[in-house]
Amino acid sequence: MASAGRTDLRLGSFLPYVLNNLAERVSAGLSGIYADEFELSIPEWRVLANLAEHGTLNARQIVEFTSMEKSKVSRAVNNLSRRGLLSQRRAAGDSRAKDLQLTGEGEALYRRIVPRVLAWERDLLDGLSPGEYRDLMYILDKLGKRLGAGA
Amino acid sequence: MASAGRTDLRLGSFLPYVLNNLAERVSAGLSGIYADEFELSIPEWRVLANLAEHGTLNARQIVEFTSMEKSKVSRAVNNLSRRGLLSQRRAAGDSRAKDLQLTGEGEALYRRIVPRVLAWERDLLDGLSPGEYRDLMYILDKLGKRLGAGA
DNA sequence: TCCCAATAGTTTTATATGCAACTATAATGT
DNA sequence: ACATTATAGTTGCATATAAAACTATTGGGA
Repeated sequence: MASAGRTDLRLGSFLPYVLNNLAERVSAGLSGIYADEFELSIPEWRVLANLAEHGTLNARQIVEFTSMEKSKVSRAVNNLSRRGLLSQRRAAGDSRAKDLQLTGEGEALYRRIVPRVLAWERDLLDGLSPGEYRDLMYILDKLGKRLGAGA
Repeated sequence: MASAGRTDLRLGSFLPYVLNNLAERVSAGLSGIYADEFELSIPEWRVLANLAEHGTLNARQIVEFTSMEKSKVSRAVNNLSRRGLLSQRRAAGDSRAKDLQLTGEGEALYRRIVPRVLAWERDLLDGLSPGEYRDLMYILDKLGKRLGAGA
């Protein structure tokens, strides 16, 4: 295994540290788009994007997809709802749950944002070869699965 | 380039999304160690670890190393200081700055934490081959450098 | 049927955070 | 030397957040 036998901590090669630094900087860069230009917070953007991708979802499902706190999701949903970007209605089979769905306006907003964030990602990924990109996604996925399992 | 020509957004293969999800889950897992067992917040742990690794630093340098807000660093430093884990004194050449340094107690705490977080990392990395680990770190580093450069 | 535990989602509360304003000191230009 | 600008670090404030308590509904047993 990769770091077997290491007994001292070097932050520069400590995966959690490297990962977090990078993720925070990526988030900061991206949120320049949807915060400044479209007035969406990060949680709001995530809810929007998940609804756009998966169609109708309830809050619990969004929690699963995003690993965000359920209170965070609840507030993001209400903000989007107040702005008319999504609609809520009691779920058919379970009246505790609410089916959430983007409105036409919500979808329109989403479609305006997508090309912007894809362009931003493209810029970032321009430095990687196709093989590196593939490896990266594969390995991140592997780590994600391992985290799901362990603990 | 890797994602050239993509025109729709799939969150599962959108790097910022994947990266953030993973980083958050890694952070949550790790902070179970230094929060619950050692009563350190994430910012406090980062300051502690950077001082342990680099020796004497001032707050500005910690900001550079961690990309945290300077107010966040300032508060973390004061918390650690109040607990006697680090000492501060006006910097020799510049009396605006303070030289920060771990106390014996701070170093002792650090040495108790390190094996725990390394074991946690080892657990996570057990799923990767040495080659995959190397590739991952190399690619993350490459992305980090690219972020530094391009806006 | 009647409890009792589980679940969906909201709200409360205490704390953490980011940003801007601020103090103090240092550096620069004229 | 003096005014201007930049920098180190702290603090005030408004907002965001996590965690726990709470409401409402559902799903099982006995």
